Amino acid sequence: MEENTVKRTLNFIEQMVEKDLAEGRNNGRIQTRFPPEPNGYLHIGHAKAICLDFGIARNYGGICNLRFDDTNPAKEDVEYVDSIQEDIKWLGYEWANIYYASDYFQQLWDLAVKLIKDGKAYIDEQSAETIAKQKGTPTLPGTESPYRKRPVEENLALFEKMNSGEVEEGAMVLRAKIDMASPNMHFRDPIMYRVIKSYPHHRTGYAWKAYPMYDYAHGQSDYFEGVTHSLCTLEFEVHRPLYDWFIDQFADSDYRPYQTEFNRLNITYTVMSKRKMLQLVEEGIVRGWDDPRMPTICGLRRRGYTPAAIHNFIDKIGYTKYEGIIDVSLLEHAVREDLNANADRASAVLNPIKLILTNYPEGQVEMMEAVNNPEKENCGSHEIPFTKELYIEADDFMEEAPKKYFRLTIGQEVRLKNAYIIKCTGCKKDENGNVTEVYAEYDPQTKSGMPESNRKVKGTIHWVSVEHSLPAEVRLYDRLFLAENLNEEKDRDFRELLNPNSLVINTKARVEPWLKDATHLHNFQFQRIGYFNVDPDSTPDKLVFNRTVSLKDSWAKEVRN
RNA sequence: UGUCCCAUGGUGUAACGGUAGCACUACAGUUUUUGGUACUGUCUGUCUAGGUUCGAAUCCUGGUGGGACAACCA
Repeated sequence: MEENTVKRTLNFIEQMVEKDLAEGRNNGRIQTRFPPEPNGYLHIGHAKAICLDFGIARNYGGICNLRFDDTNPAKEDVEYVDSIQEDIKWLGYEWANIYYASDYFQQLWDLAVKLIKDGKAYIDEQSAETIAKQKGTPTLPGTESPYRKRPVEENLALFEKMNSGEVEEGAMVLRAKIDMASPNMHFRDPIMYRVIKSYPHHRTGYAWKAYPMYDYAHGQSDYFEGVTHSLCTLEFEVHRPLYDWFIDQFADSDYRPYQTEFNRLNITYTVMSKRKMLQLVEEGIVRGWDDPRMPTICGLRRRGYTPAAIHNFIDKIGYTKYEGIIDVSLLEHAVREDLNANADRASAVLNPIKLILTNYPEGQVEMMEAVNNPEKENCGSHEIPFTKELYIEADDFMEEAPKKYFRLTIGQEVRLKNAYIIKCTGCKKDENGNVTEVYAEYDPQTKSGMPESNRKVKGTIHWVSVEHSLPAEVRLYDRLFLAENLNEEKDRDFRELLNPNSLVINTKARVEPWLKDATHLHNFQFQRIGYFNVDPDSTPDKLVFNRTVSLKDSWAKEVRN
């Protein structure tokens, strides 16, 4: 055997970390953080950031903390705090510590006071519109606020009032005094604090009325915690100079955090915007954040995706400095790769038609052995009852078959998976010409394992016993979105692009009795149909299966032939 | 008439001055108790024009193209 040393090339962030380690930056310490705002559920895009933040810490002997960036009570909720923790754990990561930006409100306040005393921040009483107007545009410099030269003592007094409740929302803000003519818009006296009184903070209630803004709070939070590598997505690139500016104002040691940006995940046919996902949930277009059509972690989980599959996917896509759009087929491939290796095989007939073996003894039941997973060693097997009357897929029989049809047709032989070779003798039709029953004769010498069973037949089909099989509901999920790239559809209502067939519920399905005992974390491959898991709402009396992903191309090819 | 970031097959990435490689997709073929899986093969790429160099995807310059920035969001 050859040595199994698949050396993955390091991404640019890993290279940077190794360089920092070699040069002893920040005393060779590695510390990252995953900093979600608790204003929605985590989705597959967050998984990319999570794998990076936690992965870097894990691989380089550092630590990664979970920090909730909860500086805007108007949008945040404990529901999200809980789900975020659950999803990170499900992905297989543990944070060293759990922090909240709201834990730093006092420290941030004190530093803001220091900045005011240094003459580097002032209270502006203009309206939001006026301030926006004075900011200028990316190509035109801004103009200075008339309040910019307000005396320090007055600034301090007003800052206190901002937090005491005496000041109405929108009446005043604290701004850093930097440069209204800077080519970087973020340097044009950025807002550090605003007043929010009408929403309680999910942790501090109404204790604070003045809340810090992201640009001020984020870098300082990193600094307070000792973060060495502050990894975020590309859209924060232009914020980095400001991040550094704030650090420069307060850093009092050799240590400092550094921000590095990487590309956000985009997937074809998939919406990754929290705002749009919230809309889908609130308007009842989906059944909730964990609807299996959602790209949320919990939606993917409910659909039967495994953590291994998601890691598999993240490993394939890479981290770069430019935006791209990943083909959803890469995600589906990553899932199939894991499921093919680990999911048990089971028999289910989605669209049943009766097959009667005319020469099989009435009332006889044979237990046929089915290997749980032919791709996996020592995974065991189970038995499926075989009888005279079976259900097969309606699609698996054709009275007049085209040349490349490999399944059941009159006069031809086919194998019943795990059982006998049969020869089709005829069928019965109703007054409309629809086939209602198919007849065949079985060859007793061809049971799986018998010497005669090696005979070549053109196809193999799956089946379940009429008497023993169980009714089940099968939910076939498809892509929710049709647009190739929703970013290009900004001005259009994205709901127009929803795929109306994204969920097809099939209640005719019949499954083998073994599946009654299936736990809902279990994944199955239904023969030639796809990978399924048991829906959490499933009960022993009502079996419900969700399709994780279909088998590669099988139906499409069939249609072509 | 700005600042910052970026540009490798259809898609996603690697090559760190020395043979443009990998994966996905698509299309063929082999194996197969499902047309799945596995394996093999084929197609397709360094945005452009200069420069430096024995040698450039890589370094430099100019174009072109894309993205981010004008929330009291993060």
